[in-house]
Amino acid sequence: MSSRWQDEVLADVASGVRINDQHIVERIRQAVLMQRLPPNTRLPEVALGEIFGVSRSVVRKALTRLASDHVITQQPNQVARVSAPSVDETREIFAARRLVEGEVVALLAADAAPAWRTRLSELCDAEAEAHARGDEPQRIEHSLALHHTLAEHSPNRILGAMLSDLILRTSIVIALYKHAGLASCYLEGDHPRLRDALAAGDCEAARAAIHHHLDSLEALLDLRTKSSQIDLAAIFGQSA
Amino acid sequence: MSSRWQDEVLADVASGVRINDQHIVERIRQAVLMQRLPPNTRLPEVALGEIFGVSRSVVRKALTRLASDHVITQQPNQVARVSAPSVDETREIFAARRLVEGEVVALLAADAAPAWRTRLSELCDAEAEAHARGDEPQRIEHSLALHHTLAEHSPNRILGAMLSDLILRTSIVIALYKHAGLASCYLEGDHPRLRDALAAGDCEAARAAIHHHLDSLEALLDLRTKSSQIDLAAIFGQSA
DNA sequence: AAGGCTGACTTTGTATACAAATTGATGATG
DNA sequence: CATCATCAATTTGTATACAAAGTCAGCCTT
Repeated sequence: MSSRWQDEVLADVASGVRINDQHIVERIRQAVLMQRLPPNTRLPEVALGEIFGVSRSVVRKALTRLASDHVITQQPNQVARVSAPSVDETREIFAARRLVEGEVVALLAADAAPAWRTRLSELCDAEAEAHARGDEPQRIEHSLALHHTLAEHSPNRILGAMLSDLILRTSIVIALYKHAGLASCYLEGDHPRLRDALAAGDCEAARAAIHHHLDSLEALLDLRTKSSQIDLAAIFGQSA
Repeated sequence: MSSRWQDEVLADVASGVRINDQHIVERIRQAVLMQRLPPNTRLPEVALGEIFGVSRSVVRKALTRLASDHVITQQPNQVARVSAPSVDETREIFAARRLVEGEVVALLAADAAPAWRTRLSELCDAEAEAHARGDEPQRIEHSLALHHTLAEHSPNRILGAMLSDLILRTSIVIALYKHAGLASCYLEGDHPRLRDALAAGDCEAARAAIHHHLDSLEALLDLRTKSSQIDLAAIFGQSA
């Protein structure tokens, strides 16, 4: 039978005004992805409630979900903040993403349905074009959309969801550790190579392309521990 | 009907243990792991609140986190239920776990620190002994503890956390799809073989052992779609 | 007898009140 | 001047009230 809430949801999408916790989660995730909310940004419940026009109940639910996904960190009686992973955790995030995204593209290469192929190609070209134009924010957006497309069309949806989370966490650590002088994180040819491997249906070439891409990206970061970044809690926390 | 996990919860309340949302999450996770809360079990907020001696606010926070981890499923204005993944999702969970647990044991095999080795061996023997005794619940507990040990000691903590979640989801689908006549899911020799590969530091042998173990486990399930299990939403949902 | 309507009951969604903890500034004290 | 106690302002933790939606049994209609 047709359940009523589904109809309501569709109607709300059409009118576009309904705000719920899922909406807030999505907005914050997007803001973090686009690096408009840098690591350690404070996210007080009342302020968010006023911004989105809801009470703290709804905001708290959204924050709980974001904390579950490691987008923000919460400590008892303290303001929620955008996560700021340590150097060690950063390396582990990249390693996990290599594993998961590698498997996803390998599965995609073996996928017969070509629905995502044209979109992938478009985004590849759009990213190169934005880079040529020197429009870095636009390039980042296309690049993120490309990886998001991989996650969305993953034949294994569990791995797809994991990849979505890892892409977001990667975005956070890039904002944290990107070399100061670096103008762009564009890696010439990486995405086209991936596209070609997928088009050719070559699983291992696709996996290798992603591995190389993520290795290069990680290499662009400054992961030497700076004094301001040293995690005192990790050093002294256990004995406290 | 008063089931056992509820009684244990009441014991906690009596002993004055401080109850917060994390505690409730842990208790429900354990109950699901031990298959004392079967798939589709209703989890009403007020009932849980009375059992744990807290208000709905705390219960709701716990349920939100459990839903984030795919332990329960929530639909608007409806009672939360223990998840009951479809057959397709079950296959994807196993595939994801093969990938993640395979990598974790490969990393562990290369790990020099032997802190976990004795514990692993103990659990291996304890499981075999419980099986020989015909004590299936005890065997399951040791088996789960073994896999949990792998996750806990994963050199890559992101992959370790992912593995913990996947172990729980695997437990759910086993409860759902286990062959009716099957007395035990014990797979003779699988865990000892893994232990030996880890002791020898052979990454690929360890990965192969886990792959074989999970393949065998999946093969024990009855994944032919039954009429009661057909997901109508997946069939008709998109056009609505 | 099958199907649909109704209305009481159950359950969740949201806002809000109050308690408890953290934070930061201010002033006292050695 | 440095250090520490203290207090007000901010912020989160929890409970609760009320509104809105879902559920289901029982009756009515055809």
